[in-house]
Amino acid sequence: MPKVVDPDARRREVVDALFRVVVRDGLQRTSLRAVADEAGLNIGSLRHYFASQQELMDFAMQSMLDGLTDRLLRHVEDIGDLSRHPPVERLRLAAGLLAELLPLDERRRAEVTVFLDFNAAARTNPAFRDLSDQAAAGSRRLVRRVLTRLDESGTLRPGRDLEIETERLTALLDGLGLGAVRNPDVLSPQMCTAVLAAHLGDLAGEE
Amino acid sequence: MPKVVDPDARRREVVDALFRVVVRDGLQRTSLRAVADEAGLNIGSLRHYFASQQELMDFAMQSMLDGLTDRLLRHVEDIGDLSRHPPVERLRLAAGLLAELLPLDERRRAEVTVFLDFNAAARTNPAFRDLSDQAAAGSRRLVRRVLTRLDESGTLRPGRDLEIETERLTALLDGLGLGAVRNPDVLSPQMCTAVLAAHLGDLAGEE
DNA sequence: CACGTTGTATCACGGCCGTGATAAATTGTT
DNA sequence: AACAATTTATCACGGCCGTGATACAACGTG
Repeated sequence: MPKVVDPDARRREVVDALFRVVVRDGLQRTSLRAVADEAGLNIGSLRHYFASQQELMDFAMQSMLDGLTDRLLRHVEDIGDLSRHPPVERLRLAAGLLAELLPLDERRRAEVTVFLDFNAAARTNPAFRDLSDQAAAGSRRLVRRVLTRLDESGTLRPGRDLEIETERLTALLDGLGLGAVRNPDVLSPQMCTAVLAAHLGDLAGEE
Repeated sequence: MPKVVDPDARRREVVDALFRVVVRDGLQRTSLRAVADEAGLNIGSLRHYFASQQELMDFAMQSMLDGLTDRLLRHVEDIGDLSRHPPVERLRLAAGLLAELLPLDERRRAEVTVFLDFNAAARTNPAFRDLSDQAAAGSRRLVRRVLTRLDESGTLRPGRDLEIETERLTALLDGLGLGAVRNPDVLSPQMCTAVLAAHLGDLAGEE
């Protein structure tokens, strides 16, 4: 077997290049040729690893979602049982976990940026529908889970409708991401965390 | 002066056609040819009323913002002095006003959809920057204004940071719009209004 | 060395795009 | 009827796109 090049590594390099192009130029201008240039590859080489544009896009978005999922699972594992932390800490831990979905550093900023573009495209491009819907469902699940845990541990004010609160917090996170990506100067990382903390504080009914 | 055709009416027809194309196919696929077809015009005719694609896009987005602004001003005028309404009604009035920004019916759904696409494009297309930023600043101003009025009329729990609450409510509205456009089944108009009502209720500190 | 797999690089095709140039049709005014 | 401004309609150019076909280089194995 000739030409010893790890295909998986190459594919990851290409996906990294694709992310850079999407962040810099937008998904609309992310053509095979642009990605190949960014990766320092010939377009023929690129097409050796990804048979079609659709395959590349699917793999890229799936990679991003996998990475995010892993990070979230690790974060959840780090926290462990919520009841083993003092009540005062619980909101902070929840905020830290949910902040994985906010563009607070360069890595997360790139993730959210790419994700927003993919989502916008998914509205009218059926090829992206499944992954986009799956991502939306995942973040909604995470939020519901966090709220449920907080509620079960008695950290929330009683009488909350968890369905409504899930939609509210999910929408808040989406909106913060959107705003932080479009207007980073007014919706800085500090402002994002302050807003998230204020929201969770409200839910807990602190004075 | 021959050929009596009201140019403004034509331009409005073209913009309507553009909106339909954007909603149906996405901004990415909204070409001059597609808009001309949708409007039942020849592409040459279209270019007689809009010299360039950029001019058409600018005019379209400006038209949408103007229409929305008018509607908001009319709504604000309808409400009048907030202190002339019973305290119980104030939250409902505020919710109704802010709901102008949510996709609760077909008209607003189209507005929000187009707006989201324009916003996504504005991130990497400098040509849309100004109008997009202006729109974001406008909605932020409206939210701040509503919160200020509620606060001044003593409807809000004291001790709120209006800066943070403005960002929070703005992000919530953006996120609701995003979610309702992408997943109308889970984020129905009823759910949207319920979330908005819950949020304002929280701010007011109702039990 | 020769072979065959794997990777790299080019070319060409058809498609859609925005746009400039230009012709043709329409219609009120002179 | 002749004119001129307005509106409608075509054509062609260059550009970027995804993709198929195909040639060429590299290299472990026989």
